[in-house]
Amino acid sequence: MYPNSLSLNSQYFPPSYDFSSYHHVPGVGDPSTSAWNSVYAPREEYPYCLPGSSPNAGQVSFSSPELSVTPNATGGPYNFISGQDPFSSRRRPHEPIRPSFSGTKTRTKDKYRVVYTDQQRLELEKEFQCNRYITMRRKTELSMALSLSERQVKIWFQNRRAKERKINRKKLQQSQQASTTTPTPPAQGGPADTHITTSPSDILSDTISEEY
DNA sequence: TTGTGTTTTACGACCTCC
DNA sequence: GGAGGTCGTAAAACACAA
Repeated sequence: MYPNSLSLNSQYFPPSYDFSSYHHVPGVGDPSTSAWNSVYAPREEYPYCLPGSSPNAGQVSFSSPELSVTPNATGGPYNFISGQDPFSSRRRPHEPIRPSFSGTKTRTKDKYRVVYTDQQRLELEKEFQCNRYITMRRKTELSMALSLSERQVKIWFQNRRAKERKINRKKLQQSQQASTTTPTPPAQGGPADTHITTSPSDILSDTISEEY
């Protein structure tokens, strides 16, 4: 059950969703012993993002000034809730979502969807730059730090990967069009998604910088 | 202000893996 | 069977030109 209102003004109010109808959220097992890990473990885990460690802002150098988050003064990797909104230059801070929804417009919940706070999205994005596939442990940590459910974190990563694939497809189409219209193929780069970029700077140049 | 296109959450269907 | 994966899509939220 979605809350009728979210207090997002001064402090993010954890959406106390009722996910009872959702998939069962498994207990946090040991990823190292899970068979799951052999299949769906992060395939692109950056070596400088220590497994299980929280990548702080200093580890990921965001090229976009809007995502250049100064490491939080408290040192805690996710003590950011009360921090300055780095997205505020692009979007106005999300006001409390209007509870003016009609119960008939939703699929299964009172509210069709919520808008994540900029801080939530920022931290999710940071984690995504570290790992395209989030581990169970990191998912648990993030969900607690961001006051999201593990399911929400999982879905966010799924959507984020889909977004990246979409961007890469678009780039590939553009590069192919350029190669057909111009006699000489572009000397630099080539198709953008012939491989999945693994460098945060590459990814940032691919995604972040063009979005934020 | 409004119409329209894009982005963002969230889900269902279906798949693979154990 | 249950976990999470992709893919496609719905609808809210948002951006922006006219």
